[in-house]
Amino acid sequence: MQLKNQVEWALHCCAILAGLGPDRHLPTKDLAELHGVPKEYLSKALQALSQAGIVEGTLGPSGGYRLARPAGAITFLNIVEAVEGKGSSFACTEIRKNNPCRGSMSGAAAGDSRPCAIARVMWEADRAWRESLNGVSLADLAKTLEKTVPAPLLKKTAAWVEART
Amino acid sequence: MQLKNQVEWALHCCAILAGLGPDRHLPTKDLAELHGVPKEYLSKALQALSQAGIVEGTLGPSGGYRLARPAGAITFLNIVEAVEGKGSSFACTEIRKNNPCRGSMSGAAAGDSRPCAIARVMWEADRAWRESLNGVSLADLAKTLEKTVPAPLLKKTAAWVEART
DNA sequence: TAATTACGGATAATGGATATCCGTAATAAA
DNA sequence: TTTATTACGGATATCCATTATCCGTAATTA
Repeated sequence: MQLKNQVEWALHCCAILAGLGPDRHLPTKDLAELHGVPKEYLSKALQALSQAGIVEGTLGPSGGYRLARPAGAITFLNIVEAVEGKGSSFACTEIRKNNPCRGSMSGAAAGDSRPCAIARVMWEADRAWRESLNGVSLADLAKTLEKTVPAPLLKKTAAWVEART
Repeated sequence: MQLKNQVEWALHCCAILAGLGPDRHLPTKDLAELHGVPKEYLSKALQALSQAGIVEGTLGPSGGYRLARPAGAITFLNIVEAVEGKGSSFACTEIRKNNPCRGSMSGAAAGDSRPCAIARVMWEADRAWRESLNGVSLADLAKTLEKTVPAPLLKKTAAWVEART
């Protein structure tokens, strides 16, 4: 079970966009170069973010992407779900219904009024995962980066980005 | 991102094995028939459980599988990790190192002494997921099943299984 | 001796993830 | 007005993990 690499790309791109000045846009080409990933494919991830209302795309020269909401109002979960989808990681295929002993039983005796107990445990873990991701916003991430990334690199990167907006 | 269907199968098989009498074995063939899944492929999942020390296989006629530990000492996490692996769902490929601004920097200024901040958030969510799964044992599951599955079906299935051990 | 079983290796078949290419419309700069 | 730049979406190809099947071997029981 592995998240798509686009999830990683989308998160890093959002981290960059969170550092942008107001009404500045950064195009796909530069986001791709900054992260060393294929531009055309990264574009798909950014389009997913756009459709989810997390970023806004602007056409034309001096166009590009910016966040559609304040960084404090965008969580990791928002980004992950935009790219990866909102479906649970556990798909219950109801194999309990294949139990041959159920053949003769009907209605309540078949006992599938409640969801499968195993699925419920798996879904609860999924919920815990999402809750954890929803507890961290892009603003939180920015704060952490300022503390852990050396100031020179932080500054140089900001300048690199700024020059392309 | 989707867990393998073998995870679902393994969990249901373990639930059945947890209901077995002491020193009884249930072969792959019957576990496959009970759940309506291909026997040869289910066998792979059971082998993974066996390698992880969760179940024990016994050869020969009247052979088959049984739990290797008490049901209270086997958690959902144990089973999921046995089939799915222990790796994180988020793979950090360190794309931050592709930042062209790092080119001129060395050592501490490059700033990768600490793991990537984004990866840390993702891994923390992964930890929460595993913690949730580790909080539920097969004994817990058995208790839930006794409460939620209709007694007739529960009894009939137990008899069906018993007859094949 | 014969039947049954776990186990592991080898080998397809399938489908989603990954990646590329191109056309269209919008927009800004020249 | 013209040209260049950009997001966006459709179409297509490639790759690889998952899914699935088959078979040989060794152990064990009847």
